[in-house]
Amino acid sequence: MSALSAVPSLAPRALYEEVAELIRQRIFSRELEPGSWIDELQIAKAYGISRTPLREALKVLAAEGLVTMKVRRGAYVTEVSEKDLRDVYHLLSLLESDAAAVVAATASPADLKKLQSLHAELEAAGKPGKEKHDKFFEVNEAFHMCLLELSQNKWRDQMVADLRKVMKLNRHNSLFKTGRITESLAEHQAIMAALNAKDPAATAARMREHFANGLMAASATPA
Amino acid sequence: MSALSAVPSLAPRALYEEVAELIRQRIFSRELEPGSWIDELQIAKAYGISRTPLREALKVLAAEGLVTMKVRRGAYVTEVSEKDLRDVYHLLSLLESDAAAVVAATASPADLKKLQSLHAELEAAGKPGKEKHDKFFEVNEAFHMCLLELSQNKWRDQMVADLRKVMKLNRHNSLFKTGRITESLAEHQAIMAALNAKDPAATAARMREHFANGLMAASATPA
DNA sequence: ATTCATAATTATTGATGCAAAATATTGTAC
DNA sequence: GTACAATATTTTGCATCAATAATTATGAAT
Repeated sequence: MSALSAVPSLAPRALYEEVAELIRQRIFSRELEPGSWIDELQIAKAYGISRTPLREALKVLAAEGLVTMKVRRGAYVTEVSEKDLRDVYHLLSLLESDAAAVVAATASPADLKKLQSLHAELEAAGKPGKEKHDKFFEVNEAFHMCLLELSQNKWRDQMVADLRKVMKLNRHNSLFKTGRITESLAEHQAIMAALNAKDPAATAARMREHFANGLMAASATPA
Repeated sequence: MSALSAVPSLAPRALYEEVAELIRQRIFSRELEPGSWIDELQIAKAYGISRTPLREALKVLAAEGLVTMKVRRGAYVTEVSEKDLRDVYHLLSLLESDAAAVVAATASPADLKKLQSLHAELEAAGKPGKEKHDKFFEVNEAFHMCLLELSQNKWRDQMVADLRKVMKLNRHNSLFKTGRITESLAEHQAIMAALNAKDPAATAARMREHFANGLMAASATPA
């Protein structure tokens, strides 16, 4: 008698997985604020489930870094400091630029064609005048994902996915520049060029620049 | 009435954490073989605990990549292919060389002194004649750990720790060279020199070489 | 009035029980 | 003898229940 939407999905996930996804969304949507305590009883009652699968879901989220378990104190939504964000962003840059280098070294013509077509989509979505920025971000995401997939390292995929989730924990993106569609497109173009030239070092460098440019000018750099 | 050694440790961990550590050790010691099914009932009975904390422990181990959960089929010890090992090793190289670069850029004189003293210990332990290789590996581990700590990025620490655990899943280290104490020492010396020169790029390069040299000559490189 | 101690309430943690699902086994039919 | 079907057993997964630990509130003593 679960209150969860009874989705007899084709890939049947366990209840704790479903619950984990629901909590994830509630965390990302700020319905559950960072630092706040997660009330197991309340959530279990709200979802119409028992606390057993909920607790297993919380363990999974803890492993992802989204929640923090305190002994005999329950689960808390992880608070990420500005340094945490910077650290995570640094790792994302490192992993994705390496992935890009791998792709530059190993991509088949078909792979490059796929990337090229995604890049073309991105340019179309980023054309000035068009204000469908959602589309731009969507295709941008797809491009980065495609690069990761092509680099054929599932362990990296997992790590990047987890780091991305942590990035979503932050509200005020004061750390990051916004509305730099044109610049971003130029950087992507440079990445594509390096990829087509099958130059791993250059590709990684262009990707690192792409990430670095997304960061605000170092404002409060600690001594 | 737990059969577990009643350790009223100063940092009291939850039971599921204790159990996770026990299972980890059993996996590393090959008592639980890769690919084999993990019998919840049997282990719970053997440890004198219920299945609840055990299942939570298995979720944690799954997040670490040590076990794989199959829906309605329970938990299996993860099987790592040679490609998996290569991929994980690649990521370790990437993360640790980056950490080394960060340390080269930011280390205080005291930090460098600490590394230097560890390096000295390593040379002492690696002196020919001495056959205390255990000591060498121990100090080597400490050196790498120290570098990670000094790079001040807990997210990377976590990732490296997890990747290291996955590496321990493989039995036949046919992928890796052994008994290269002398070469390893020389490489460490090069790393220390780059660190002392506060040259991040060179430090990263030396660390990457150090990792690359640990790998066997590419035997079955796929086309 | 403030502080310390004790009691009560609340929430986490671990155990047990039950139902559903998957696999294995056995029997029958062709 | 083989293949298919039905039954039985095993095992996961979820729910409920009990106990432990921690925090808060209350009361007494200085």
